[in-house]
Amino acid sequence: MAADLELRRFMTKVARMYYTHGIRQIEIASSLGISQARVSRLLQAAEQAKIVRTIVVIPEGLHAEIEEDLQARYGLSQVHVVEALDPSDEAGINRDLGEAAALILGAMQLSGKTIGFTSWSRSLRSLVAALEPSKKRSDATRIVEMLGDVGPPQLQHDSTQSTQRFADLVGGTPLFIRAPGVLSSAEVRDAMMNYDVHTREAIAALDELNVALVGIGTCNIDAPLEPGGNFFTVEQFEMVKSLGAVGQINLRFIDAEGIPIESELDSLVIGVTLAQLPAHGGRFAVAGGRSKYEAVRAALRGHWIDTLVTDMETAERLLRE
Amino acid sequence: MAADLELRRFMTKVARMYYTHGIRQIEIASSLGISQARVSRLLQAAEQAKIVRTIVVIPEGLHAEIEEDLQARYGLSQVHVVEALDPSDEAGINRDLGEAAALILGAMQLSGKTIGFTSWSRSLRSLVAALEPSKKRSDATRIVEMLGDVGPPQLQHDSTQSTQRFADLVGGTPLFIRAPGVLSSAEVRDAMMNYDVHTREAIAALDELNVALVGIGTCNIDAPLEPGGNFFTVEQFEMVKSLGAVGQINLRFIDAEGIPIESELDSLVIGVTLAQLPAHGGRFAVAGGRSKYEAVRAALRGHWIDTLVTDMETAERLLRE
DNA sequence: AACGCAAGTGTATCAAGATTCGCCGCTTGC
DNA sequence: GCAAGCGGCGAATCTTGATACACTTGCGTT
Repeated sequence: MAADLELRRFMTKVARMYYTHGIRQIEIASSLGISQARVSRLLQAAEQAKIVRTIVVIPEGLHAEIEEDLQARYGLSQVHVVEALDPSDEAGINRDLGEAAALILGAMQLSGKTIGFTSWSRSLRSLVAALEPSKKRSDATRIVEMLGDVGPPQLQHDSTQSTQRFADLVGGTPLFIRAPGVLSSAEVRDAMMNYDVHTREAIAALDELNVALVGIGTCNIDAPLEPGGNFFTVEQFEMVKSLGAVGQINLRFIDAEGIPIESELDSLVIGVTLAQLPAHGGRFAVAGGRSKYEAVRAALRGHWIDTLVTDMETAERLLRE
Repeated sequence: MAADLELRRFMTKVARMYYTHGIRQIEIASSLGISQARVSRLLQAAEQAKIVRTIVVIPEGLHAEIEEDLQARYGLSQVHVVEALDPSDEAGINRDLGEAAALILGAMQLSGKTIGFTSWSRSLRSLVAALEPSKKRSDATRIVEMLGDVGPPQLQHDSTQSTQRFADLVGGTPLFIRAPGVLSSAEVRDAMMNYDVHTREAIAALDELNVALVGIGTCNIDAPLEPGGNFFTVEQFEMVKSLGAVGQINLRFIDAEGIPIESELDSLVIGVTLAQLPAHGGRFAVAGGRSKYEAVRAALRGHWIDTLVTDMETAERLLRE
């Protein structure tokens, strides 16, 4: 314990000498009476311990032109385009997008706001993974889950943790929806919505969202949204597709023009409705990759999004097609 | 211009590959069809261009014990102790303190506040140098100079720039005091205070400070406070010293117990008075080094400070003596 | 008490990255 | 139109930092 603290001090000292003052490892070593190897190891440890952080800032307006074009075309208030290393590697894209989004979010004023979040989106989970802690705590800040549980129990745990971590990092209080995201009937859903105090609180907060980090999804079943008792069946997906659905925002389906598709599926979902999304400037989406293109375009056309973080390829297609 | 943008994109791309994805320089080189040397140079350039930032975070509570002791002893609300590399190198200490203070300030909620600032303090100028831009703009945030000009014209330019830069970085509007800091008589001072519109505005804002980044100084003349028409003379310094002065806060003198020393010098200064300092939690000082010890202790005893960033040696002496 | 094991350190060595040097292509001035 | 100058690039080289290996030390076990 005390040794641990001493070690942290030492790491910090060495890290400051190396990074801040630019002193060579050998010089640090000799001035502290240790070996160069130890200095190297201490620096590694310091990096591990997050004492040293190396971040790559994406300069404002790097892709100014394409971003402005997108803003103009879809009436967005903010667009960020990230260059993906490999446009076909969806997992990689999500990591990159999450990281970029984390930086942007870090610069946003969130304290005191009610923030809708859903950890059923891979890119949003990447965002949480990349987010850096901010010291600004505020109990008035609320992080509300916008969708009930979906998928196997293991994932549910991940999800809860993700929300919790997100709340910790932005310094707010999490409100969980402790109920399945999709139920077998409207009656069961209504019962579940009122079952748990915390869930009721969260659901109530959905009417007061200031910012929503929405997940945009396709109409195909893919991880982590795997088939299960608390998710739509293949048949249900086929049904909404036949009604014209090309994507969904937190499991609310929309067609290619972004117009909501009303169906009985709506009444099976415990989660935010499109009408509940915050009014303006607070609809934040992180989505990219080839598979999501149709869904993203639909979401933009329907103006369900006003701040978008996406990859270069998607951005270009959104302008071209 | 366009080439510059392209270069920045390229630097960002390479930087992301290297730092974020951890790819070796040679691999980056071959995958982009350039030489390893160029990758190295691009990375250097990216660092230069602040696209890559490596920061050493001083972990919370590294020196928890000593900080808590200081808090308790002097009724401070926040203390940060920084380990100085060389306790006798005052310039180095100031850089270190400035850097630490910049990190702390970066985590503070400043938007909408009226912030008093003075660039006649070396440590505060170091702070500005180390501060990183925050995107959070707010026109309601005001940065007010707390002291008129002091020293030769060259320094005055630096000072203005420092204030301007500080305002830019925290996203606020600067209010300058365009008048000498010290005048030859009370009459001249009163005339100067009303001479310029901007100055009047700034002076008025001093009554509404939410946060003050105060400068703590000794009673000796040293750079940048060199003798000049707009500064106290050696005789004046000797005079207040004979009245018991051991230090000054923005040129307001205090004795060893922190009690203000009233003298005719007060009426010669254009700047914030001790009474105008914000009520609680907003008196932020960055000061350390052997020479300033007496002054810091006096400031603490008088409770003119409630948030302190200082060096280890000073911290220890403050507890010991 | 002796042994075995794990954690941590230093030495020597190896790999990675920085730098030097010379080449090439472009601009600029005569 | 040509030579001089300049800037940027890559190959080779050198420096710096990472790592493998061996050794010590401290602690728990037999």
